[in-house]
Amino acid sequence: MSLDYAILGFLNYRPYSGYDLKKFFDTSVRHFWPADQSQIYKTLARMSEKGWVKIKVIPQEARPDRKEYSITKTGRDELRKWLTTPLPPEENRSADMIQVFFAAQLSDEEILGMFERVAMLMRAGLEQYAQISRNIEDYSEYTNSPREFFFWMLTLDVGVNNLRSSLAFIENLIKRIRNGELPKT
Amino acid sequence: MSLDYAILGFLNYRPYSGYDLKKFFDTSVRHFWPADQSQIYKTLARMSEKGWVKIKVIPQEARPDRKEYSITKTGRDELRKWLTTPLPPEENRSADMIQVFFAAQLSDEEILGMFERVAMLMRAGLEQYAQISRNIEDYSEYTNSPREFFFWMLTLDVGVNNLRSSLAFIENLIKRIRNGELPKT
DNA sequence: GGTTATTATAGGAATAATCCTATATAAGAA
DNA sequence: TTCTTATATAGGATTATTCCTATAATAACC
Repeated sequence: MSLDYAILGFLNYRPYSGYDLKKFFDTSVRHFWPADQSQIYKTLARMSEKGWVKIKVIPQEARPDRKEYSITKTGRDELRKWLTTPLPPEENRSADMIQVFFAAQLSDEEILGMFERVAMLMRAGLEQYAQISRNIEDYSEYTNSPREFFFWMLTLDVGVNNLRSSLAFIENLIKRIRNGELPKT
Repeated sequence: MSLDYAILGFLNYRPYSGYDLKKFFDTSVRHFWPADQSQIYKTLARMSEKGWVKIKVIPQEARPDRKEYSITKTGRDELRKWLTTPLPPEENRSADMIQVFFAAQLSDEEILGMFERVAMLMRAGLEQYAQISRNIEDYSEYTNSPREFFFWMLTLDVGVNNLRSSLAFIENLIKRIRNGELPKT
């Protein structure tokens, strides 16, 4: 399970609680690996059974007790092994593409509306990436080295690149349809 | 569930058996919605309970009996409704990106090897798309109209466009790393 | 003559991910 | 004063997908 290794990756920086990890996920890897809070806690429990992490309970008065997870030697080895293992090719799943595939039965207006809506969402997505870039200093505090920062930024660049190329494609498509390139029958 | 609607989409062309549908999935929508054989049979059974499809058993001597599924009025309405309903934004999941995010701890050689391997897979993917384009006449037989064919081709174009832009990105990245743009520490 | 492919079905188990709920306290906002 | 947010945990149910297995007959390949 990839989630295991994403968590190990963070714990390899320093020990964190499940709560910390959830926040990290939401601010850094969310755009390519969203994770549910309850999933993170379950995975931590499972990893502790496997001996990849160990738990230190830190009692707190005002707040519920905090369980801090730190990576073990075994965990570090597993992480390193996974990082250097080629992954099987990824399968895409896009319900949007199913709608496109069977769109012939819709009217030209419905089709254009659909594509314009998708283009709008993509523009909003790009705006979100731009927002992150503007506050990049806030994020750079979380990384330990320029090398780490390089890869963090790289995953953002991949996201921006993909979105941009998809948006260009769809904008061109809308033009082509307006130009009458979509067969009526 | 999107699979329901993909199946309805095919049944809206004409009645098919589960076996037929599996072959259709593998030759047409596989690149954006792979489906397991056993999943297709289960989904057909569920849709039949909901009244979206009806079953006609066609006895065969040499082969096991064939169950042909055809779309009902209800099914057609459901399909039409789904096709015109905006989908919630899709979440990407890419284990590859997790590897990239935590790649700082690998050596430059390991990192370059990883990216070159991915680039190679992408080139192979583009070659597969090219193969399909070369045999496009075989596929065009399956569609009922130029309008349907347009959307079929469109989903292929989307795939090619995405792959091309990702490949260009990664090739540029490899160049940048060779140029010494990856911080050593 | 034996193995593999094709046609045709479908159940069962395992894995993955999401969604909903519950507990508990304190600070701060409305 | 009540509602929301933040801190912190985790179980249970549901949904989605994949993997493995089983059955059954014929045709084609080696």
